[in-house]
Amino acid sequence: MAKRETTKDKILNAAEALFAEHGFEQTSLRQITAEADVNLASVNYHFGSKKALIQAVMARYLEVLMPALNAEFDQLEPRAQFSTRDVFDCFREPLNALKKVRKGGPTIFLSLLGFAYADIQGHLRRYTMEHFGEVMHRLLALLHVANPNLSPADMFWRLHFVLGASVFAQVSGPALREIAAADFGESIAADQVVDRLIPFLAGGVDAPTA
Amino acid sequence: MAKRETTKDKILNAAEALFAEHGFEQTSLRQITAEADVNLASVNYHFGSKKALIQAVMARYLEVLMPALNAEFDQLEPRAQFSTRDVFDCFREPLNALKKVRKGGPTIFLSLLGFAYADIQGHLRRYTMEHFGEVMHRLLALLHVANPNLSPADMFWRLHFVLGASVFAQVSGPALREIAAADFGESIAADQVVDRLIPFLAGGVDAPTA
DNA sequence: GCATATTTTAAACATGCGTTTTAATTTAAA
DNA sequence: TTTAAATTAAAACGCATGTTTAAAATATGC
Repeated sequence: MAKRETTKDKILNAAEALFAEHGFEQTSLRQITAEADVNLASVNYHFGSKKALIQAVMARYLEVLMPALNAEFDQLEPRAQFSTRDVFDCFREPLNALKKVRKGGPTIFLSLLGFAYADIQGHLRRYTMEHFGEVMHRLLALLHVANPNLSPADMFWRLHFVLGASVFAQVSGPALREIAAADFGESIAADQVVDRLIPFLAGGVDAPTA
Repeated sequence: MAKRETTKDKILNAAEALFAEHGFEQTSLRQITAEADVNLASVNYHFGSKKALIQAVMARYLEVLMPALNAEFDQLEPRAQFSTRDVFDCFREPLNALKKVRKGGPTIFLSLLGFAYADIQGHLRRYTMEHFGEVMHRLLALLHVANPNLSPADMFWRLHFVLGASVFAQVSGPALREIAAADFGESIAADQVVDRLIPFLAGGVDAPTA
């Protein structure tokens, strides 16, 4: 028999949901503790600070994603030839694995990542970069192999355009899906956004310069 | 002889600079009035509220950009054939015209737009969309002509990926330029970022689906 | 030049935030 | 059961924000 949900977990779960919907700064500890039905002070008791809570929320996903992503890269790296598309497809499985963390995990995580990345000069940017720095470098190297014609500087910028498109697509995803549903009469699942995103990104990276 | 800079303008200019650098929410009225060297209460006296001030800052640019952009579209629309690249190139001149508002106007405006877009559920999103709604629809229609093979839903999403990449490139532009300068020993002007962006966007939009 | 309207100023207000404190309570170990 | 540790609870703290007030200063129109 599983122990009843602990206070710490109640906080993490409530925080995660609110963060993914409204962002980190826009979510107050009072909202979180009300949603989690725990005392306000328990956040600082269990996590020490709001910053630490945010990082704890991210950590649950990063611990699953990072090994999986590196494994995919390990598999691709030794190959003599691969395409830009092959590189981006490396993200599919690791992202999908986040379903193990939670139903809707992939979407939730990408939203969190988006808010972290959008938080331009906060501690989150640094925290995220620390955890993604290695991935970014491997990604740059792999993309360079797939596109030897592009200069490192060009590839640098394109990689960041890629990040921008991905991140904002997720952050504004819910709002956009509403509009899409209204305009086109079809509701679009979050997974399908990634499916639509990857060809776009590959096309952008593979585009001729100038 | 021009009258000495009025309080209202001092506020607008200081606010614009701070907003473009740190975002709307992250900039306080006290920072703005200190920078402008005016009294704190004068913001509410002249503009009524912070929200109204933000909109006034945006308005100075939108009033220049919108007519120019619609003029470009008017020119392209009757043509029998045009490419995705042609559509995106419509933005070059209108953006460039923002230099009339201020030195560095194009970059400043795109930063402001980026923060407005990133502010997901604030009033800014609605305000921006109200002013860009028509442009968005024209843009969608034009892109559909340039890419008749893409379904409206696909094009809708790709347009938003385009927005995400653009917005992000501007918001995190300064930080990225620093990194790029350090890594590649080349300093990149803001205008050149747009030059790098447009081929990427066109490549993404033109990419095959699936 | 005076009366009136406009603008500037300093101070305070109300609110919400993350955090801290201190005491009560529950849990676990001896 | 008793004692010690861990957790929960309520309240307050200190701070920053946007906004409002009311008096002082300035500019405007007759």
